[in-house]
Amino acid sequence: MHRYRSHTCGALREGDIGKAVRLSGWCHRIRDHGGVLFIDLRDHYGLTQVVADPDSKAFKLAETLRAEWVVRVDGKLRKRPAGTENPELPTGQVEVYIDEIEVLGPAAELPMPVFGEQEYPEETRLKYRFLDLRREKLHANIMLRGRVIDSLRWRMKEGGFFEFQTPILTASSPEGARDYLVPSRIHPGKFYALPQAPQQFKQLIMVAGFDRYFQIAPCFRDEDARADRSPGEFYQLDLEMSFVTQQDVFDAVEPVIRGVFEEFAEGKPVTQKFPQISYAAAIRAFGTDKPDLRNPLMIHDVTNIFRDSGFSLFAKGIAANPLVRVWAIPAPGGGSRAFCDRMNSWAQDEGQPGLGYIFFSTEKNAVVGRGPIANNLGPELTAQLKAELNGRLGKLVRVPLPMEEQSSFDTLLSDFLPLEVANLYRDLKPQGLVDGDAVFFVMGVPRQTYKFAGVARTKIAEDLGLIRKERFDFCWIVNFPMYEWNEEEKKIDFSHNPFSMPNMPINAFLDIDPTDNDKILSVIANQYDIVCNGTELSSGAIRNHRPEVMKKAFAIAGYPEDVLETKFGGMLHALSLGAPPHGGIAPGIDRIVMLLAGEENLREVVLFPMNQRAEDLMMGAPSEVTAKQLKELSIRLDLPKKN
RNA sequence: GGGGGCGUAGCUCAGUUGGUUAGAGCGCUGCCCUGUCACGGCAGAGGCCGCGGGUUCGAGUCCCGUCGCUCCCGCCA
Repeated sequence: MHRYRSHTCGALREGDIGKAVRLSGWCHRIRDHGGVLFIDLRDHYGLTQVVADPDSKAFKLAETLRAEWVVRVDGKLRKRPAGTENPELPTGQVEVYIDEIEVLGPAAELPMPVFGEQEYPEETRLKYRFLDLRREKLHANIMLRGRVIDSLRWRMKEGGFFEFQTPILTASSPEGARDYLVPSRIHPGKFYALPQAPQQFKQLIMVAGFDRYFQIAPCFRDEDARADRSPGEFYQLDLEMSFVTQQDVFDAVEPVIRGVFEEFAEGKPVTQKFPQISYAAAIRAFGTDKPDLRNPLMIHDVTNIFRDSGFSLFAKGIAANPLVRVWAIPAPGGGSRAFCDRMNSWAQDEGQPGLGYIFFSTEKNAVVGRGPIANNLGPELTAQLKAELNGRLGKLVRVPLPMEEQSSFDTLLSDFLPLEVANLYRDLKPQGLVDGDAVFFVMGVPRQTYKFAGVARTKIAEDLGLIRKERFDFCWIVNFPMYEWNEEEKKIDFSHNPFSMPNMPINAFLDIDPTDNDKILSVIANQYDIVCNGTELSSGAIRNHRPEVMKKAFAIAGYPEDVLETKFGGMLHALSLGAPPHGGIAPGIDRIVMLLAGEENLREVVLFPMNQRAEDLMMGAPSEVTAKQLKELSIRLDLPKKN
C-alpha cells in the first residue's frame, strides 16, 4: 500500500465498501461523542468521514487530534448505519472505521479556523494566506482561475495565436503608470523597470513578422490599489495581430471571451453579440464609459422642457450657460416621497447640492407629477416631460457632447446607441412612466456632471432592484477621443494610449494645426474597450505603426521629437524598417475570474495577493536590504524624515 | 496626497444619557456523552477597550492628536 494514501478524501463510494483503505488529509472537523468519535478528513479532493470507537486500537490517539492536524488514517470502508448517511457529501454513504492513525503534521492553535464561513480581517487572512487558501470558497476560486486560464489558452491557440514570453526586466517608460524599478549592479545609477504591460514587445513581435501573439502576461504598476485593481501586479491575456482592422480584432477576441464566460458562467446568460457603443453615446446615455447594461435605465436629455420654464433653478442655469443640460433618469417604482427624499440626501452625501425629482401618482384617472419641481413646472410641461420620456423610449438615443464647448464634437453626432441597447428601457417600461414611478434630474455642464449622473443611474437601479443579476452583459466601447484637455496644466494630453492610430486618413492627421485645439480634441482614436457588467475588462487599439504619425501624435501632446527618440527610439526605428499595420487588446484575467467567481474583490481570486498598501504580509515584502546589497548597487538611502 | 468608515477576548460582535466587577457566540483548556456531520451538556482560562493626551468626582463611551485596517477620490498611457 502507498505510504500515504490508497484513495483521496473525495474518492470513496459504496462500491468500495469492504476495502482496506488508507487516507491522508487535514482534520477538518472533529465530533467527539465520548464513546464514538467522528473526524471529517479533508484534502484537495473532498471530505470523508472517519470514525473510531473504544474497540479501535487507535481510539486513544484519535481523541487527542485537533483541527487542521495532518494525519494518515488506515481502516476498513463500511456503509454508514441506516439513517446516518449524509446526502450533502459525495462520500456521504460510507465511512472509514479507523484501525490506525499516524500524525504527519500537528498544528498549533490556529489564528483563524479553516472550518466555517466566518469572515476574518484582511490582515489575518493575508498573513496566514495558506490557511485561508484551505477554505472551500477561496480554494475553489483559485482552481477556477486555473481552469479559466487553460480555457483562454486553448481558445487562443484554436484561433491561430502563438504564445510568447517577453522580458520581465526592461526599460522604464515615460508615459502611463509609475514603474517598479530594479537597480542595475553592473551599471551603477541605472535601473531596469518591470513592464507595465508588454506593449512595445508585442508590437515588435508583429514587426518581426510573427503575425499572431498572445501571452498570459504579468503586468507591474506602482499605483494605489482598489477593490478591483490589484496593487503591484496583475495578469492580462495580452494579444496582438498583424494586418487587421478594428473589426478583425473584435472577431478574434469576442468568441474567446464569450466562450470562456459561457463555459464557466454556470448557465447564466452571456451576451451573444457584443453591441458596439461609442464613447460619446455611452457617456450621454449612461454617464460612464463602462456602462452596466444589466441596468436598464438610460439618461435622457430634457433640457428643452426646462428652458424658460417655471422651475427657475434649472431655467436660470440653462439661460446662464449654453452648455448646461438637464439630464433625466427615470426611476420606475421610485415614486414615493420617502424614496425621493432618500435619493436626495444620498446625493448630498455624494457632495452634490441635491437630486431633483418628480414622482407620479394617479389623480382623477390621470397620471400627474408631484413634488416641488412638478409644481413649479406646471401641469402642461410636466405632462410634456412625461410624454417625451415615454416617447423616447423607443427612439435611438442621440449622442452626447462629452466636451460640448468643443464645437467640433458635432462631428460625433452620427453616433447612436445600438437599437438592442436602446430598447432595454422600453422593454422594462413598455407603457412609460405611471403611478408609482419617478424621474430624477441632474443639471449642469455634462463634462462636469456626467459622472454623477452615471453614479445616480446606478444607485437608483440598485435601490429599486432593477439590475438584472445572474447574467453577463457585454459591450464594446468604441470611438474614444484620442486626446483630452488637461485643465490643471492647460494642455493637451493623450486620453488613453499613445500608441493608438488616429481614426482618420494619415495625411489629414499629419496636416492638423498643433494649435487647433478644437480639431485636436475631435480626433477619434482606433481604440476600444470590452465592458462586462460595468467592469472594464480590457482595453485595446489599432496601433500607430507609422513613425511620422507617432511623431505627430506625440508632438500634439507636447513631447518634442528628441524625447520620443530617447524613450521610444527602438520602437520608432522598428516602425521605420517595415512595420505591418497591427492591433490588439489585453483582457484582464483577474477581473474575468472575479466576475466568474462572483467576487467583489480581486484578492479573492489571486493566490498570494498583496494588501492595499502593496505589502506581502506573509513573505514580508517589501523589506529592507543589507548595507552590503545597497553598496553593490551603488545606492545610498535618503529616507523621508518621520514626524 | 485627500476624504469616509472601523479599531472592545485568538476571531465575529454587543456594550444605553459618561456611573459599581466590560458581556455573548465561535475558538481554546478540562470533565461528561456510542451515530454525529455548525453534535450536545457542565466548568474554566482568556481584556493596556489600538496608542498618547485632554475634559470630568468618574471615560470603552465625550474632545484633540496619532497609528493601524478598510472603502473611495487623486493616480491607474
